[in-house]
Amino acid sequence: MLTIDELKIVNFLLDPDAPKELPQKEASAQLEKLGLTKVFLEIEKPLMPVLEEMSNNGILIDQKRLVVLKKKNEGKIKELEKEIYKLAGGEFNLNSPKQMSEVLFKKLGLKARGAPTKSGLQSTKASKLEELKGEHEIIDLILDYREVFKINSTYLEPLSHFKGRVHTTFLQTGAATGRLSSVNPNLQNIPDSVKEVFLAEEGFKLVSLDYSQIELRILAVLSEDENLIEAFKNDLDIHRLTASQVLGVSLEKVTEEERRFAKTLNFGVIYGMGATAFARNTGLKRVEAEKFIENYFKGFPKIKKFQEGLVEEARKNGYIRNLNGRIRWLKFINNENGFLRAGAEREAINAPIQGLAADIMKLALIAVHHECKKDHDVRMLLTIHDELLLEIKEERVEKIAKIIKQTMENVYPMGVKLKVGMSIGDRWSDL
DNA sequence: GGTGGAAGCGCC
DNA sequence: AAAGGGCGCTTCCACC
Repeated sequence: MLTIDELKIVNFLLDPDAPKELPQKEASAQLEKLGLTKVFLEIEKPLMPVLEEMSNNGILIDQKRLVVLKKKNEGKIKELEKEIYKLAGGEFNLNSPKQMSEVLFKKLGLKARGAPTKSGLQSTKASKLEELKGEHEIIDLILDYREVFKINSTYLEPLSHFKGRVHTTFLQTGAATGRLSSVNPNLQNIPDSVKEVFLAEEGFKLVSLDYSQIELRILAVLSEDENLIEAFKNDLDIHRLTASQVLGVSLEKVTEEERRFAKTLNFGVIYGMGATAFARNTGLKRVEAEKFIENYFKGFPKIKKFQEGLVEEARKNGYIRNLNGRIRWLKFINNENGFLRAGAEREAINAPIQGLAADIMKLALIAVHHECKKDHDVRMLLTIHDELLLEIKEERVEKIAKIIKQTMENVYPMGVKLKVGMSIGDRWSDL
């Protein structure tokens, strides 16, 4: 028998976009038929009490510090508003993309690059404004305003209403790849500048344990690319190696800039990025970007094969599975609309990697919880995809953190070892 | 008064 | 035409 919550998760595993949920009996039968019983029984179900406990634990906020930060930000917002109005020659709603677009591109006569959005307006998003930086001094102020306003309205203001500890809710049915999501509030997207308001209780420390390069390690394992596997075995700087491989220069000759390109490329490959996006990101010309990507796949030939295999499998089945059998449905994988189809192909390339990383973290949460649940000196607080945040009694923190680190590293043995970074401090911003 | 899409942006 | 995966939250705005 399944509880209501369990039934929700089963239905989600069967199909996250299904309009209605299957009843108990049918859901269980489908679960078995699709080979998802293991994912449910070994991952999702045992995870439920762990998430509940993390939510109950909550994380402490420093309200005093929060108020100070908030005041400071509100001051900046007022200041920026004034200066922007002056430069714009009048007041308008700074938070309205429509009005912003009109002021910039009509009133001030800045020339927009690129096509308008669906609504017929020129986009004023940050990446577009970046391109206009030199043309008017108002641009920098708008970018600053957006940043400060966002911090205040999305983080500082809502957090200021919590007393003591903040209890998020983790959704097991939040992400199609198997990742968790966090709501009310979302504590998985706290900006660095706000992390200083989260702290450990007196006598405790905050501990962050994060999987290092987990998705690239998974890519190495799944693609069986010897270069990548070897690199991780030797604990090389993976972005430097990529640059050296792609550019055909020795490791020592790689410049910082080249390493940055390679880093973008490494992440891009996981996401199925094309030349356009890569060019946009790096400032390279499109043809240069294409060359870079072509060289990348030459240097890591198995990765290309691996990705092609995923797309092929997805086309055949209408879904892609990760190593544990978790399914990601890809409704558009055979769609005649090229845009939709390309999107589905990128999802097919990404889902097995992101989804396995998510599973590994879930298994780690279960294992760590099993180890620590009776120990009142250890509290599991948050998971931010590849990071686990805990609060541990000061006297024992070093020892316990090391044990948990080991647990995380050994929870899912693969051809490439998982590596976990560890950091200890009083505030989240120290980690 | 509530709702839902867009636009925008924070994180991994 | 656009063309990097996965999320949640705030604001504006059109609409009922």
